[in-house]
Amino acid sequence: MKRKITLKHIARELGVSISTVSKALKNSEEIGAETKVKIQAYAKLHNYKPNNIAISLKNKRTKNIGVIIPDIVHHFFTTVFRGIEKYANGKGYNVIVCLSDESFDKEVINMELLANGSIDGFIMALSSGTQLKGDYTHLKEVTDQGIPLVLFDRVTDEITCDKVVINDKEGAYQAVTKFIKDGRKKIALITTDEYISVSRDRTAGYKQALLDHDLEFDEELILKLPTMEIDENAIASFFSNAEVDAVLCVNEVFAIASMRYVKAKGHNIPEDISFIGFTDGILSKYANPGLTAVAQHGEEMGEIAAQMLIEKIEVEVEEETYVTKVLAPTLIERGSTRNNKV
Amino acid sequence: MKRKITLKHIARELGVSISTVSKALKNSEEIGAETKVKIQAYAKLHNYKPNNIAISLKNKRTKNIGVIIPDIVHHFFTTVFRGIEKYANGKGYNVIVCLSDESFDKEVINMELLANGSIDGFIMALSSGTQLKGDYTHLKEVTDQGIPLVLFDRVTDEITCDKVVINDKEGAYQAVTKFIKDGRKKIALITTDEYISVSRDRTAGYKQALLDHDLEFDEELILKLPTMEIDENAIASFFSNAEVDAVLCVNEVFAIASMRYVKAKGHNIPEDISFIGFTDGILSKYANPGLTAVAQHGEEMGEIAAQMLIEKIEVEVEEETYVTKVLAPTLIERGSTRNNKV
DNA sequence: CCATTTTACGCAAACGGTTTCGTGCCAGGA
DNA sequence: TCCTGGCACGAAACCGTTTGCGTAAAATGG
Repeated sequence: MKRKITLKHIARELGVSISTVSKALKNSEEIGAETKVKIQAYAKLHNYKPNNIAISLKNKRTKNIGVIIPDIVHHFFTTVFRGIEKYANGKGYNVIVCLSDESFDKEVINMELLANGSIDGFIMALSSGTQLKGDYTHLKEVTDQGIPLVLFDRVTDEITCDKVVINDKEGAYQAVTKFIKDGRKKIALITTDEYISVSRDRTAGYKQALLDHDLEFDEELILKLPTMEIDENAIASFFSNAEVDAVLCVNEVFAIASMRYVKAKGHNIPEDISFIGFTDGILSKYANPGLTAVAQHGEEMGEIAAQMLIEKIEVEVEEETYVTKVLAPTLIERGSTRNNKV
Repeated sequence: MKRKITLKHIARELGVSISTVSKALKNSEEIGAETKVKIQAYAKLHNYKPNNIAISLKNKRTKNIGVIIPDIVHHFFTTVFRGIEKYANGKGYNVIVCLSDESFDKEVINMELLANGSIDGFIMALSSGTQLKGDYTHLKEVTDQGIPLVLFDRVTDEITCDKVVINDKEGAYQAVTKFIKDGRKKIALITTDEYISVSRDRTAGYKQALLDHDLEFDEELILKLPTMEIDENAIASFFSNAEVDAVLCVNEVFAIASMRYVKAKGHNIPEDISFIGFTDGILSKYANPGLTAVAQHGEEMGEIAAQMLIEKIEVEVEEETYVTKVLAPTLIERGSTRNNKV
């Protein structure tokens, strides 16, 4: 087992000083040609690579970025992560991922752990626990220490930092407008609790679109499902109580489950009821019929977040300025809204 | 902006030496009660936390583990990752993820980068590029340096290290046996190229099950799709040429795409054709009908991998011994195989 | 042949900790 | 009064690098 070789080994072996070795390997002009060749040859032969940790300590730069997300088994976060990793890797950064598991406590613990020198900056989406609690002191502490932070998707106004989100309101607005253009009148919304910022925004877009097209907002047409676990009964009772001809869902799973239910009840999609879901994920793509979806451009969002973060990490600037980048959502049309009534 | 405080700051501020501060914060008996209280109070007040990097350098332990996987936008890898993260986090480790993107070169580069002190050990699944090339020198170098390595799912016999896999052959065998018990005779296999170790094993299980139940193996009943991008034409021509009453697919996507095709052709699932897919992912669960799946227990696999790795990292032992843990797959029965012919 | 410049390298500090080994000082015993 | 022992703390080495500066020896110039 050949343990990692250090400058000290090379120096001892070649009878020179450590600094000479260091400089020789950096091809410094200070060192004589012969010595350089000798040292470089020896280093190559023994596959010398500088120790990242030592360099990090010296430079006060780890070349690591911390990503804290609620869950990884989730298509959207996964695509964002891919965007982050791709950009970061291109810039020579590695990515440390922590999963908050939607828990405030885990988010805090992980963040504090990483903040003690392990990373140069954070990219994160808030856990639902944190959003519910409304306590952002852990974020505040991090930014106060001068550690760059970029929030994406699940953000908060209480922290001043760079942010990147999609325009959720606009996405819902587009979807509902599409329904209305297709001649739908009874447009339902299946959503989660309002403390999730994105759900709030989507609901707002839904209402706005109705308002702008002179349709009445009806509380009966909104179904709130508190968890991601599908409650078949809630769906069943909703569809039996409310007469609907179009449904907007704040995520794929709600949409797929609802589609399955209404198909089983003998309704045709999209003829009788048409569907649009948020998040253009794998379910939307492979559903039958394909689910028209509001694409959130996760990968792009990740790349932008990483770019903003690395910019902040690498450039020293007097006056800090923070921007919130709002991405436009895109409606991906599939079978669940084709062949409409009109 | 209050920058991170160090031992040196505290020492200077309180007029004691750095070593006194260090010891006081560790509650060492060496330090007088008064001094300890004073130092601890000051540290708490200023929220002192030791610098991880400095500690890593001193201990030659980073408390980081490196995970290299081909892709993250992939349900199985994602569940494995969750298992890894969960266990590792519980043990105080952080996880650095690199995506090889199925490329040999990226795998090598990332591995070498992390091996220079950034991590205490690796967990990885080989990229298809690496498996295709059959070059494992980068893994060899890492293990030669004494860095623990655990391979999961996509492994190779050429490297001696801990491994955790599911019994892919057994999974396919179970699935095919299930078909046969249900009275199916014309059992097809939709797979990828053979250089992916798991596909090879699954094909072997498929053949073995046929053999053991006196069914003839027919090359015509095997469809090889080289990429994950669905080739509709290949599927169409396959189903028009071969008469089948059951289909085993090496992944969900192949299964869903095929089901969609045969449904469109007017066949009933599972009455006319029944389906089983590998990977019990989100698509299987929400498919219509639900897809019977060979569950690979990704999260458990990840936990086991992390456990094996951390064990190797933390315990010094003379005689290294390596084990390959083989997990038993489980058949999750859903609508795509219910109501069978028998 | 001596003074000065250049060459080629080494010393040492620094990054932020931990830890071993002193050591000054005070108290107590002879 | 002197020696001894323990208490409470500090000095210094170390982890592996980088880098500014100092300095012998060699080369140059006069």
